[in-house]
Amino acid sequence: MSETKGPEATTGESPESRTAELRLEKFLPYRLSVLSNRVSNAIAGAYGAKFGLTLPAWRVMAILGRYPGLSAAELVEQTAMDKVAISRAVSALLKSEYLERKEDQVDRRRQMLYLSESGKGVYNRIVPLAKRYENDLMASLTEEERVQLDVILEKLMSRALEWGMHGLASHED
Amino acid sequence: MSETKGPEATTGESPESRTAELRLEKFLPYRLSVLSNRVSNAIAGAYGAKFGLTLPAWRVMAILGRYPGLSAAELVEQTAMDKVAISRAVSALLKSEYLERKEDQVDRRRQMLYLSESGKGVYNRIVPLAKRYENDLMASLTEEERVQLDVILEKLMSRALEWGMHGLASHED
DNA sequence: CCACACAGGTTACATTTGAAACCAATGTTA
DNA sequence: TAACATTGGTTTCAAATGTAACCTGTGTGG
Repeated sequence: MSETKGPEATTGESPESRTAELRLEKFLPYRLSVLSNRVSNAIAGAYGAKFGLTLPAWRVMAILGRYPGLSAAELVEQTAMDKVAISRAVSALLKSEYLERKEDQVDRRRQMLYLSESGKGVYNRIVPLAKRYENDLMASLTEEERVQLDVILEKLMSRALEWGMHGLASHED
Repeated sequence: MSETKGPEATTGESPESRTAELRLEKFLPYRLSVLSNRVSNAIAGAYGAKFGLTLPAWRVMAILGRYPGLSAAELVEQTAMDKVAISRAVSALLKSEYLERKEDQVDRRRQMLYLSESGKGVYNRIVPLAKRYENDLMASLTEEERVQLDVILEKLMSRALEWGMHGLASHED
């Protein structure tokens, strides 16, 4: 079959010999990273060009479009982005008038965030664009595969999440 | 069927009403990005701490471990990283003596790259580490799902690749 | 009421990253 | 063999990102 030519093909060395081997093209973390970058860049390029939005800014809008009135801290939870990224995205969006904020009267540190009218306008135009990209990707899969993918991503995600909490059990060699 | 509560659940507005809606948590590009970042950061952290390698540097080593003698340009093809990233990774690795380079006598612009002895040492210790992470992730999937994932990633990747070439057919609204 | 620890956000600084200009060396055309 | 386009690779500069320090404003213990 289409075995990509590898070192051992010419040396005859077995894959489990003393020498470690890694096929990057089949290495999951690598594949995820490449795929994710390609996809994100393509989409970010599209609305970046049209609306002058950065990817983090767009994410903030995406969340606020569905959950108006969230605070920055809550955005952090929802988006898995960090404090600073959110803060910067928000202040950019305030400057471009896509967002408005209201102080929470009971806790004066807290700022509630909303899409402005023009923000909603942009939101309503980007969402379909974003969906077109996603649909186009998904169109390359069968209905079955789309379901499988959902399940798989969920599992991988929750596994990876656990690393964040207690690292990978190390063999300490 | 486990519809996560969304705005329309409370408003009774239909998903296909005038107002666009996007569920970020289910939006493929977003999920890929979050998963990929978590995974990459976890792993990069691990060997970054132990061997002082950046992620791009590690990728370069990963490739050269299997395909010694490649040039920077060829690394670009293999890794989907760009010229500059490769150039920097390589010069860092030369400085830390994990890499050696030989001028190609027939084309004197071209540099052939090899892992040094100590580079090979590092490589041989990182590969198992990397594999442990991957295995740990994969362990959360059934054997079937692993196969499915492989197929799906391949499809998504080739779709995304086409965007790079002739963009997404735009409706120009 | 006065410390003190803590949560929400922002700012400052250092690093990383990417785009474009750049410097060879090579190939090509005439 | 003189021009010119091309390719391998590096450098430069600006923008994006992450970390840690920092300023509020809130809660809590004494």
